[in-house]
Amino acid sequence: MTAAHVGERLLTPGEVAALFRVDPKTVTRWATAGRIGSIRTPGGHRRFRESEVKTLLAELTTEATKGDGPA
Amino acid sequence: MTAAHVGERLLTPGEVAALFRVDPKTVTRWATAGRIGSIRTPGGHRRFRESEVKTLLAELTTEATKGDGPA
DNA sequence: CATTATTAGGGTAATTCGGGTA
DNA sequence: ATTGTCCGAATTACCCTAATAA
Repeated sequence: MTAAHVGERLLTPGEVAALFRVDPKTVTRWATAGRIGSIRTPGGHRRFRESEVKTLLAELTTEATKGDGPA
Repeated sequence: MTAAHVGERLLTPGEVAALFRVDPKTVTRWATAGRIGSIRTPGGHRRFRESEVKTLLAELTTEATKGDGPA
C-alpha cells in the first residue's frame, strides 16, 4: 500500500477549515501548495485525511520556538 | 478465460461512497457520467469493482511529501 | 411470505472549484 | 507571502416515494 490507506477517515474542505478557523479557500491553497495531502473525488472536489489534519493541528499547538520553520 | 474480472469483488454504492466520503447518490452520478465503471444487478441496482475503486482512490491521491527526504 | 436496510429516481439547497483581486 | 472575498460554473448533499436486496 503506497498511496492512500483505504479506510482512512476523510474530511471535507469545510470541515478542515472549521478546525483551523480559516476559510475553505485557504485549505484549498494549502493543498495546492503541497502543505497538506489531499484526495480528489472523480468530480474534482478535495477530501483530506483526518489523521494528517490532526497532526497538523497538533503541530500548531506545539508552536515550537525552534528553527523548524521553512528554510 | 475471456472474462477478465470473473470473481472480482463488488462494492455497493454505499461502500464506495464511504471510501470517498461522499453521498451514495454522488457515486451513482459518477456511474451515470461514465466516470466509474458499474455493473447492474437484474433489479437495476449498481455494483462497483473494488479494484477499480481502489485504483481510482490511488490515482486521485496526492501524498503530502511529508518526510520525503531521507534524513 | 414478512421485515429491515439500501438504492433508484427526480428536484432543490449548499458546498466547492477556479481565477482574479484587495 | 498568506489570507479573505467576489464571481460564475460545476459538483455534491439532502428532501421525498417506490422498488430492490438480503
